[in-house]
Order: sequence, then C-alpha cells, then structure tokens
Amino acid sequence: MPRTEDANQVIREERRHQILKSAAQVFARQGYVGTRIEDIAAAADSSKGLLYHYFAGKEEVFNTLIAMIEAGVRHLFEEAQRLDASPGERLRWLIEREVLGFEQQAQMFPVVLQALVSDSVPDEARDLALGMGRRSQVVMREWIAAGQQSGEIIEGDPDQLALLLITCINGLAVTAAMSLPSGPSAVESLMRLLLRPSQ
Amino acid sequence: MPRTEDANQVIREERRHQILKSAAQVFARQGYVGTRIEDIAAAADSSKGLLYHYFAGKEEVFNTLIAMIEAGVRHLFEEAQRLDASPGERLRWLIEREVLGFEQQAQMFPVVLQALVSDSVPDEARDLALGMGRRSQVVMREWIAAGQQSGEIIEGDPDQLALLLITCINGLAVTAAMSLPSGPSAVESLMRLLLRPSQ
Amino acid sequence: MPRTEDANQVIREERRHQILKSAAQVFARQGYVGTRIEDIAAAADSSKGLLYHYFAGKEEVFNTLIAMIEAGVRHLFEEAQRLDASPGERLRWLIEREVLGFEQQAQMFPVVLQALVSDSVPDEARDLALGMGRRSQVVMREWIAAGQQSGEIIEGDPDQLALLLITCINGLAVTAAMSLPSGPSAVESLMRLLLRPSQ
Amino acid sequence: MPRTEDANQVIREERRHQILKSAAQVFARQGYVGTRIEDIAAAADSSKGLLYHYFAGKEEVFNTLIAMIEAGVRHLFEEAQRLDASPGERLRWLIEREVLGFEQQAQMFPVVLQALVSDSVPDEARDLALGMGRRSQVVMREWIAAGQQSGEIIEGDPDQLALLLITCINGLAVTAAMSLPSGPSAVESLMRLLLRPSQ
DNA sequence: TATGAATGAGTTTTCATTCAT
DNA sequence: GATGAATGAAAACTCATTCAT
Repeated sequence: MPRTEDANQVIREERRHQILKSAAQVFARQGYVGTRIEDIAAAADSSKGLLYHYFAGKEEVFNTLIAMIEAGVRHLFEEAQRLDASPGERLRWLIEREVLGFEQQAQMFPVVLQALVSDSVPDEARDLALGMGRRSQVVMREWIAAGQQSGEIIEGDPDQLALLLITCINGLAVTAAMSLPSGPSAVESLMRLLLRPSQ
Repeated sequence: MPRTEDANQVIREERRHQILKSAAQVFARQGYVGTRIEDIAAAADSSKGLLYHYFAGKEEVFNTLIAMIEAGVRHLFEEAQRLDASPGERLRWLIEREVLGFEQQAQMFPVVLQALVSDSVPDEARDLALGMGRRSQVVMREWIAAGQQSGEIIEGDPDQLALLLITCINGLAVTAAMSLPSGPSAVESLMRLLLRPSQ
Repeated sequence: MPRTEDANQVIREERRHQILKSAAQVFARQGYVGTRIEDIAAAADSSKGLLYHYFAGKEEVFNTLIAMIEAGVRHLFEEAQRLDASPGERLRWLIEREVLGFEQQAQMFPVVLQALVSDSVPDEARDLALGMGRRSQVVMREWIAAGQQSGEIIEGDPDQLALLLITCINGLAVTAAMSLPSGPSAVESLMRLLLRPSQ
Repeated sequence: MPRTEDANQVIREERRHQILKSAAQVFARQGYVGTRIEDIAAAADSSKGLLYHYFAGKEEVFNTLIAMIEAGVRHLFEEAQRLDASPGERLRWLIEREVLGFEQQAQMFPVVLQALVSDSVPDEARDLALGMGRRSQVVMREWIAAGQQSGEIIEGDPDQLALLLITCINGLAVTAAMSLPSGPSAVESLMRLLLRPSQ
C-alpha cells in the first residue's frame, strides 16, 4: 500500500513542522530551560510521547530550530549577495528582511538571542548561533569595505562597523521580543550609522 | 558573649552583598531558570542554607538584583539631569555610563535583558524592568525634543528616536553578554543616529 | 494505539484510591508532619513522581482524605436519621458504626483526631474536621433532647451531654490509635452515660 | 565568688524551666515533628544556641517534658492512694485532678497524647507514656475491683472498666486540646460509668 | 552565659524520559 | 502513529545542630 505510506510521510512531515513551530513560540517566551517538554507538546496539540517519536528530546528540538534559522539566514545572505545592488543597498535589504523576521516566523529571533547569550543551552545550538553571527560579521565587513571604496559608506574600521550593525540588529530583536514595534523607519535610521550623508 | 549587634550587622551586609554580586554573575551566564541556588551559593563561597538565611529563595535574590539595578539607573538619570550640558551631551554621558555598566557591575546588563524578554522570570522583576525601560524612554524623549529645539539633534518623532536609542543600548547589552568588546567608539558611532552633522 | 480513555480512567481511579488508602494508614501512624511523601508513595507501591501526578502534594492528599471521611460521617448521620428507631437506639447505632470505623477504614479516626488537635495541619482539613464535629454535636443534641422527652435519656443539658458523648468517641479513637482493643462492650458501657436505667 | 555561682545556678534553673514550659505549649499546638527548635527558643525568649546549652536537642526537651508529666501523674496516684476515701471517691478525685491538668500546666495533656499515639516521637518518650498508661490501668483496676467488693462500683471486668475510664480521660484531653470546655459536670457524668446508682 | 551565622543532611517538588497499551 | 501513566535523577527548600565570638 504505497499510497498509505505516502500519506504517512505527509502526516509525519506536518507533525514535525507543527512541533517545531510551536516549540519556537514557547522557547521564545520561556527560554530553553524554562520550557518543559509538556509545554511544547501542549502547544503543538500533541502528547509528550509523540514528541519523542519525532525528536530525541528537548535538546534536539532546540538544535533543529536553531539549525533551521541558521539555514534561513545563510540563504538570506546568499540572496543578498546575488542582488544587483550597491553594498549599502544590500545591507539595507538584508536588515529589513531579518527584521521582518523570516516571513511568518518572527518569534524565532529571541530563540537565537538565547542561544547567543545563555550558557544553559545545548552546545550545538550555541555553536551554530555563534558561527552564524561570525559569518554574518565577515560578510558584512566585506560589503562595508566595498561600500567604503565606492564612497557610499562612511570611513572607519569595517570590522567595528559590522559589529556595531549586528549589535543594533540584536537590539531590534530584543525590542521585538518585548512586543514593541520598532517603528517603520527604524531600519532607515539605522542606515545612518553607515551611509555617508549624500552630501 | 554573643557577637555585638554591630558586628553581626556588618557580617550580614557583607554576606548579602557577596551573594548578590555572585548571583548577578551567574544569572548573567546561565539565565534565571538555568541558575541553581547551589550555583549562586558556590559562587558566593557560601552554602545553600546560608543563602536561604538571607533570601527567601531564588526569586527574591533576582528581584533584589533588578531593584538594585533599577535604583542605579534611576540615579544615573538624576545625575545626568543635573549635568550642566546640552541634551545631546547628556545622552552621550548617560549611554557611556550605562554601557560601562554602573561602575564595577558590568555583568548586570544581561540580567535586566532577561527580565525584559523572558516570561520565566518573577513578575515583580519584569515589572521593575519594564517600568525602568518606559521611564527611560520618557526622559530620553524629553531630552531629544529639547535637543531638536536647539538644533543639536536631528528631526524626527522624538518617541521613535528614543525607542531606537534604547533598542541600540539593548543591542550593546547583548554584545556585552556575548563577551564581545563593542569597541571604544561604539557609543560615539551610535550618537550619529541622533546628532545633526556638525556642519 | 493509545490506551482507551476508559482504561485510563480506571487506572487513575484505582491509583488514586490506592494512594489515599495507604496515606490514611501512614498518616495515622506518623502524623501529618511526620509523614514523608516518600512514605506514602512506598506504602502505595508507587513512586514519588506518580503521587505528584495525582495530587498537588501532601496537603492535597490530607485534605482529600479528611473530606472523604467527612462525607462518610455525614452519610452515616443521614442513614441514622432514616432509621426507624428511638433516639437512644439511633445514637447507639451511630457510635457503633463510627467505632467500627466506617467499614474497612478503621485507620482513619486518628487522622481526623490530628486535624482536630494539631496546628500543623492544612487549614482546609482542620476546618472540615471542626465543622464535622460541630455538626455532629448539633444533631446529637437534637436526638438527646428527643430522647429526654420520651424519657429514654437522662436529664441534663443536651448540649453538655452531646459534647460528653463526642468526647468519649474521641477517646475511643485514641485508644484505637494505640492499637488497644476497646473491648466489645465499650459502646454498651458508654450508653450508660445517657440512657436512663430501665428501672 | 560562691555568691555568683549560686546566682548562676538559680538563673540556670529558671532558664531550663522557662524553656520546658514554652516547649510544652509549642509541642501541644504543633506536635513533636511540627515544632522547630527555633519555635521553642522564640517562645522561651531565648536563642537556639542557648537551648543547646541546656538540652542535647529537641528529643531531650521532649523526653524531659514527658518524664516530668509522668512523675506528676505518678505523684498524683500516690496522693490518691494515701487518701482516706472509698475507691470510687479516689477515682473521682484523681480524674478531677488530671482534668484540671496538673495545676497551671493544662497544655501538657496533648503532649502526652502525641507520645501515646504517634510513631514520630522519640522512643523513650513513647515508652514513658505507654508505661504511665499501663500503670494507671493496673492501679485503677485494683481500685475498681475494691469498689466492686464494697458494692460501690458496678459489676463487670475491672480491666475493661479501667480501660474505658482511661479512654474517656483521653477523650477529655482531646476536647481540652481543641480548647473546648468540657463542662463542669463532665467528671461527674463520667463517674456514672462506674458507680452503681445509689439505689 | 548567650547569640545567631553557618552548614549539610534530609525532604519536597519538578520534569525529562521511558514504555505498556 | 499516538497516549499518558510511571519512574527517578536533579533541583528547591527546611531545619537540627555546630561553633566562633
């Protein structure tokens, strides 16, 4: 009965996704340690037992989540890279996309924040998050340096500027985590940190 | 003969302070939920039992810590208010002081961050932290408005600008929590968000 | 396939009952404070964790137990009330039934005793027990007064006589708690306190 | 300086007595396990440390208390024995004295009750209390037998009658522990259990 | 004699994980 | 695939007891 197996496959995928989505929300609110398996299961309209069918445990759920986000960000950078635009425009596009929060999944930023900041998180997740941060910095530094060449971006150590940018993006993530709207012009304003005043 | 009342008073004060200081460090690293009473006790060279002699529990330690920080920030604002300086200079002074982390207590920023972002934190602590944020925004908005009058600060909704500023300060806190140095000119650069290019 | 809802229902009922039954025995021997959760769990062939699956804690177990006893006594009084018998015979029947200890549950008397006497018992339990005592006294007073009308019961303040009766029943509970047999004629003898010598 | 030592001796005696008196009150309310050393110390206007100067620990305080009560009851029986009165009158006198509660120390009854009933009490204390009960029963049985000889006391197994009497006395202790007044005629009424109706 | 800071063993409570159905 | 009863290791908390002063 291949038909049934296909159907099962679909059900499996949907369940996995449903669990991850719910987990992101709960993790975002309660933190990694503060979230109980039961909380995730309840949020996903599932049972504890079922969750263990799909994941080895809380750790794996969290790691998977971070890995998905990491992949999303990596993809975002690649997209930006392919953009036919100036370095400054690339940066703006990227930040806007990040702040929009990977389409529907705005609640995921705080999850990354935790992975970055807390010691009480699986090593794998923290490594992924830190690596993502480091790679972002490297790429941004290159874009910034390029922008400085063309005069689009202000002078200064590109590394420091990249770090400052990431710092501000993290700040936006915190603001979002507090359910405060950053305001439509926030990204616009932030760009002032980099862009040379167009005379 | 029992110890004199004074001697006991001194011992108590010192212990309490020692516990709070250690707690701030551990909370900063491991988060509120991720921190075990025993971790705090060990960091303070104390025993679990003694900690309960001085505090009702983890919650009270955390609340006390947040309250202390809140008092510190409040005091910082009052100091800045008394400064004989322009609004912009006041803001710069305040942010520098905040980023320095109230003198020796640099590890405390991440603790506030958690109180702001996480649901798994005592209500009292979160309320204190949110109130502190709201009050900061109000005062900063006033300063910004004043700076706009004198032409020192750029145009724009003062409320939005204040929120943006707080957002960036939070970002600096995240960066600090990751043990990354923000760079000496970070505050300088941030001021570019507000100050009208002198020219 | 998961267990059917019905099967789970049965399991839950049985477990709860098993825990309560064991708890009554342990509480009777060791007192409320002297009983550790682990003692109850062990007596019920369960684990600590499972006990918390069914009850919020020691307090809830105790309160539930007292509530059950209270319901049992209330039912006993109703039964006695429906008895086609003289007031004195009603009293005798009631006391006999109480001393027998509500069928199989002889160990429960000492549990109530504690709720009546000790401050270190949940408020809810003490209130239930005190209320039960007060209500018993009220009903007994009425029966006694009726018995006095018909000449079956000796003269005297019905309230005082009712209290005396309850006092003696409590004494029987103490004796039972010491694992001493009160003797088959104890109730018979006690009735001499009330009944007018048949000539 | 013998004077000082004498004074010290007096102070010591007073302290010990003060502690025991307070302990009796607290034990009566909260039970042996439910009472913390600190509770006793506070009730005695003392400190934990000082309590350990006078007693080896909680156990010793409790045992001492029971031993004092046991001695008091033993003395009561001896006094009653020396009374120039009929067996029935002796019993009545004894019960009245017990119910009055050894002069000022009414709160001690519940303490004995606990020693009799609870497993969570030092062995020594329980043995003392049980022994006291057994000896009481023996003596009462003799008095009852003597009263039966003289026709003062009703027929029946003297052992059973003695036990019934003790049962009722325990009941009075419970009633007292609930701070209910037994009524002035309670003892009088109880005697009806034993005394042959004076025709 | 007197105190209360300090300790750590013992309890309560929570929760990730297992497993019979 | 799905459930939730059951377990036990780990964390929170209490309190008898010690001891420096």
